[in-house]
Amino acid sequence: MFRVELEKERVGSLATVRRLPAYLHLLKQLNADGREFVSSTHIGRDLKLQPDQVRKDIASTGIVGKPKSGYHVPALIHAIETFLRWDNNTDAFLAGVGNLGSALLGYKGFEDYGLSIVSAFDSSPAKVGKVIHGRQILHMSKLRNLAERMHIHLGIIAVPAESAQEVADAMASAGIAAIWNFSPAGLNLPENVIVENIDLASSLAVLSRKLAIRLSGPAEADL
Amino acid sequence: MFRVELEKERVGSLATVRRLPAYLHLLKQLNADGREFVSSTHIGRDLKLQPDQVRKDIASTGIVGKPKSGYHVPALIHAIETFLRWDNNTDAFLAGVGNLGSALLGYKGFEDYGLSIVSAFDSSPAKVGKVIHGRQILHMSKLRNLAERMHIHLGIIAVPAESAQEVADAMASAGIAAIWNFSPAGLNLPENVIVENIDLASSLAVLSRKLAIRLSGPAEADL
DNA sequence: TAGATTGTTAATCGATTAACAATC
DNA sequence: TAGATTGTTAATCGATTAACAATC
Repeated sequence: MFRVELEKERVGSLATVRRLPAYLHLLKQLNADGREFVSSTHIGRDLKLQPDQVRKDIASTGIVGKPKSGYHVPALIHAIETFLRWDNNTDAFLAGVGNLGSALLGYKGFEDYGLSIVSAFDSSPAKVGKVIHGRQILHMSKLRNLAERMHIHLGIIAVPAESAQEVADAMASAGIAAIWNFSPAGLNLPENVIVENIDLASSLAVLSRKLAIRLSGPAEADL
Repeated sequence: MFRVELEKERVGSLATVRRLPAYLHLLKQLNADGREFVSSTHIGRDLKLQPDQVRKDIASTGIVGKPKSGYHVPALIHAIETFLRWDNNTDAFLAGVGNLGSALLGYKGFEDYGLSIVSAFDSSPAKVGKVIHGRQILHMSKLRNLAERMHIHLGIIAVPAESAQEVADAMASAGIAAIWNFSPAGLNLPENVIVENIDLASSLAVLSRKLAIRLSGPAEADL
């Protein structure tokens, strides 16, 4: 029971983790400009965050700053990359090369996050064998075995909602530890499989709701 | 100052809004199965939520249930769709038809959310004039004028990070009220423009951090 | 030294969970 | 009536913001 607490603590606040990539991006720019130190005030101004929050976030990566001068830029970059494991490369499998899957396969930005999609799978005979963005598409039935043999830990799901669960099960049974789910389906998986959803519907819901209020709300409020 | 409070209240908790699409999806299935009433317990079991939370979320849409029988499915569907304005169609412009933009243009699921991408724009001469997923691509320079004339309120950004701010400015100056931003760039816009980001880096950061702990953490904890 | 900046502790805020009376 | 279910109020939890002493 002690171990559980330890693990929980080491995750850090998820809200903090979500902000780290923005820090990293800014810090890399500063570093490229040859800037050695940066203050929480500076970061806060650029990213529209309170300096207090910036300091807390940075503290959770283990970096300590120097009063008066601020934080050492290269050290901070290194700490964030280590914290997220973006310093080492992670190989991933992609399931589904429809519109969205193909777009992910072609996205160059993932290397900034140490992520490489090494193989892509599809169940459509029309797609298997084709080369998309430099990778030959394999049949979905090969995913399980290959993932096991190549010790893949990360799976990306970009198949239609109907087949998402099936693919997720195959990934889980192949020992894949984490799934990045771009399908609109909610996945049912064992506790020990990490799932992170890119949920377009939720995001659009927030936007739609705010827009609904903007367009109709104020008028009503004026009555 | 009273009006501000009213508006704030009417937004409802954003955490609640984010869950509504999942409710809607389930309710539509139940409705198709001919089921007339559903309890918060049933919804909670299916969506892995506490019944208490389900009741609170539903309450914020204005629907009241009947003790013993639960909530009226069609009424609840209608209430959620109205709450999000997904009952009426919303026309949107898309900027950028690279890999990701094209995928969005071809995505059929948006009609469930009352969203139609009516025109798509790009600045690359190679793409202007081409037809992608049934829409002819227009030059970016036409976006501003056309958005104004067609009274478009929603803009979707899928251009590279470098040009995202420029496109956002054009949208804002054309009177677009809300921007759905798929680019990795943080946008700087007037207070009155609503922005919702699909932030792959943040999402991957959470996944990466959890995976980092799973892979290295427990071993350390065992020392 | 004086002033800027960090790091830490306390206060606030919002959302989730728990408890329970009201209702069909 | 009895039992299931809602709706509401209170307690808990986590994250953000504020305050301020410590430090270079």
